[in-house]
Parts: sequence; structure tokens; C-alpha cells
Amino acid sequence: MNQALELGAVAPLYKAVKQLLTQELAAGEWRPGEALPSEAKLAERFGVSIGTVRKAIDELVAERMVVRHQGRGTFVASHNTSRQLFHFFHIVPHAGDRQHPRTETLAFRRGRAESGEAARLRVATGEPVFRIRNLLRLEGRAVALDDLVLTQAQFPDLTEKIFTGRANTIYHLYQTRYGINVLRTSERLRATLAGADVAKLLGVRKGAPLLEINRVALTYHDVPVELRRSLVNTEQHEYFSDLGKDEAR
Amino acid sequence: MNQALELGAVAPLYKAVKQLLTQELAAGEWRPGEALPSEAKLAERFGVSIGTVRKAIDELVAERMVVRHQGRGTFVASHNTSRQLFHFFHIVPHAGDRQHPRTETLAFRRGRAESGEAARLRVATGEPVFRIRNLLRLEGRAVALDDLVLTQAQFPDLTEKIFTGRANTIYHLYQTRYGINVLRTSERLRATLAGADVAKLLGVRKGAPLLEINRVALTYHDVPVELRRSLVNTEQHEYFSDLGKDEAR
DNA sequence: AAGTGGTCTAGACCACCAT
DNA sequence: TGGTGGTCTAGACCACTTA
Repeated sequence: MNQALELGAVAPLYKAVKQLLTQELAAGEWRPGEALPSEAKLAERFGVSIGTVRKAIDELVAERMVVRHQGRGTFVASHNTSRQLFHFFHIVPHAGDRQHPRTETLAFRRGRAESGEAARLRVATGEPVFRIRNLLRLEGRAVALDDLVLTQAQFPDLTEKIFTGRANTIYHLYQTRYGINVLRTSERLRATLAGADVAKLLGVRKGAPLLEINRVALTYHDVPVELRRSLVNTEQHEYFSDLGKDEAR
Repeated sequence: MNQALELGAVAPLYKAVKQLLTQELAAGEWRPGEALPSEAKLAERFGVSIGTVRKAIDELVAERMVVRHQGRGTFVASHNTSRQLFHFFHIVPHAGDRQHPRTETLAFRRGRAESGEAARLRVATGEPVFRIRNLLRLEGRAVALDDLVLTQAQFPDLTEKIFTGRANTIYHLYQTRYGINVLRTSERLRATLAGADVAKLLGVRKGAPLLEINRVALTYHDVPVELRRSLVNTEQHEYFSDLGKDEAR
């Protein structure tokens, strides 16, 4: 039976199943929010027991690629649901409840990747990119200024109209229109001082302390999708990081 | 068989097993680094199958309470190993490899918990506490100033001599001497400006931007153990947060 | 009622480690 | 060699969802 999968090495069967499912997911075999075949059908297709399929899917769930619903099925993870929305947005009020930000696009331009950007996006220097500047508001107050860099290759027909006309979050747009599913992020944080231009946009005085967040958003196989530099006014808000919280259900 | 466990509700058996193991771990039934009974013995003791014990331990592993080693056994997680050491230290050089910090204790005092501290430590205002100030250096350079608050109740006989005389990390001391195992942390980050005193200690100019990290360290059942406020000079270093990385093995 | 994922079991065999 | 965790299987039954 194990011959049916052939992963070269003597890797565990469930790893081979996981690998095959990941490849199908990355290839967009099923749309976000769509159901995968049932565990029984997958077991039959791969010629393994249901237990082995379950173990493979367990890991896909842990890595947030899919979501299970008892009685309904297993679904491709989507940036649709409220819980997923929150997952990559780490700015919370110093006091009070979490809010969804309102995003205003200040600039949408085309350009070329500088060497540092190219390295982080794992493309060649000079690669065509989009540069997008957004202002984020929480309860009407300007809280963060985001500068995004995307490769034009990954988002072929993107225009300012499409970007600002999205009905949902930015990552939801990536997912639904370009089949690019942001699965995790890597962030580096620093403290910096507001320059005159940024100060004006965020409504703080020049030289005010700002939190700088440099994010790389990654999709399947840790392929970089987006660079995002955020400058956050932390007078009324904070960045939060709960380590180990996800596992503690 | 299931009667043997009795968890009141109709919770899954493996959750009951997990709960019992967690209680034994929290009670210090086995010392950090010590082996738990084998899965077969636990299955026999609880009157369940090995598969059920494995599922319970799977979750304990995900929550970092225990570590499995094939062929050797399952062990109480310890702050001994290098990997564990790194897990709660998020400051990395802007360029270059991760380093362990050198800690110098600048102050060790006794005091009373203020209302905000008491709330976060979940004790009464005025509760006796320790206040400890540490200076952290990386490659000889002062990088962060840490102010810790611990309850005297949780660390009964702690003295400056014991604290500074520890052979290992601070969390290793909590674990080995007080049986308190830090399992996860919750952190809130802001940008702030260096005051004159802090500036002097960190070797920056007054008004320099600093990263402020407010941490609560938690043990079993999310009981608070330690408050820690860090002020970090991010000229040469950064705070990093890799979301979802733990799951992606 | 039919289909899905969730739990639990029992047993076989493998990979690794200590002795 | 014996003990440990790791993998894989097959099947029974439960809980939940949808129609």
C-alpha cells in the first residue's frame, strides 16, 4: 500500500499524505472556504487508513491551512471569518475591546524592488512591484501608517480600483482574487521617532515615539507574499503577542 | 472503564487524562527534566488505551508542558535546554546571530503591589512583592533594562544572593527552586522615550526612542507568576515575533 | 436518515535508546 | 536485549450537521 505514495525517503506515510494535500492546496485545487473530500474518500484515494489521513490533517489544522467542522467537513482556511481576521492584526486599544481597523489608501504606485526588498521577497533586484500606502483608523483615530510592497508577478492585474474596491480585508483579496493564502507572518519590531510627514498623517508631534513593525507575510512553503512596514502611534494602542496561547485551547 | 476517571461532564476521556496529568505536573509530582511513567503504564493506571494517553500527551507537548524523546520517554519540560532558553527571549541583533544575554542585577528590593500590578498578578493590592531591576547586555553592549515584580508568597525565601547566584536563567531558577514552571507569556509593546536615568543606564541620549515591553509570565492554569517591564534600545537590536512558526516544523 | 468529523480501542510493527 | 515513543491499521461507536 505504501508504494502508492512514493515520497522517496522513508518518511512516515502521514507526512507523505500531508505533503500531497499541501501541494493540492497550494495549487488551488479547492477554493478557500470550500470543503475537501471527506476523510474516508481521501483515505481511499491515497490507499491508507482513515487514521493516517486524520494525522495528516491534524497538522494542516495546526498550521492553519484548513479548518475542521464536525458533521460538516474539512474546509480550506479562509480570511473571511472574524476569527481569522483578527489573527494577523495585533494592534489593540490600551483599554477597551479589540476593533477592526478602517483602511484608507493614500497611495498606489508601481516601482522596482530595491535590493533589500528583493532579498526579503526572494526575487531579483529591480523586479516590478506595487507600493501601497494605507492609513489605519480605529474608532476614527489615525493609529497606523502601513507601507506595502507586493510583486506585480504575484498580483498580475492588480489596480488601485481593485485594491480599494475590495469588500473585505486585504488578505481576503489576495486569497480570493489571486489564490494566494497568507498563512503566517514574521515580524521585527523597533522603536523610532516620527518624521514631519508621518507625524502629520498620524496626528502626532514631530519626534513622537512610534512603534515600527516590519512584516513579511508568507504563504504555502514559506514563500514571501508581501512586505509591510507599519508605523504605529502607541499612545492609545499597543501591540500584543501571546506566546503559546494558540495551543492552549 | 470510563467510570474510572469521573470528570463530571461528558468531556472526552483524553481530556480527563490530560487534566489529571496537568494537575500532577502543577503539583510537582515529577521534577523538571524527570521522566513521566511510560505511556503503557499511564494507560494501565488510568484504565484507558494507549492511544487515549497519547492524545492527551500530544496536547501537553503542544502546550510545552512536556517533551517526548523517542526511545527514552516523556519528560517534564525544563528551562535547561538551549532551545527552551531562547523561547522567551525575543531580542535579536538587527544583523547577525542570536545571542544569550548577560544579566546584571542593579536592584533587589521588597515592596507592596500597587493596584495595577496586583490586578495583573491576581493578588490583593498591597501584597508583599519583590522588585528586581536587571540590565541586559548582548556582546557587552547594554541593550535592555528589565523591571520584575514577583509576589513574595510565590517565592518565599528568595534573596538577592539566591537570585544573582543562580547558575542558569531566571526562569530556570523559578522552576528548580520554587517548582514554578513558566509555560507562556503575554506581552504588550509600545514605543516610548528614554528618560534621563534610563538613558544613562542604556547609554543612549535622553529622548531616544525605546521599545517598551510589558510581559506577564504564566504557569499552569494561566496563573500569573511574574510581571516584567523591559525598555529596549532598538538601535542595533529588534524584537521578533514569528506567528505560526511553532506549528510549522 | 445519511454523511461528516470526533473518540476510543486493540494490536502489530518500526525506530531509537540505554545497557 | 528490553523498554520507550512513533507509525499504521481496522473497526466500533458517538456527536453533529444537513436535508
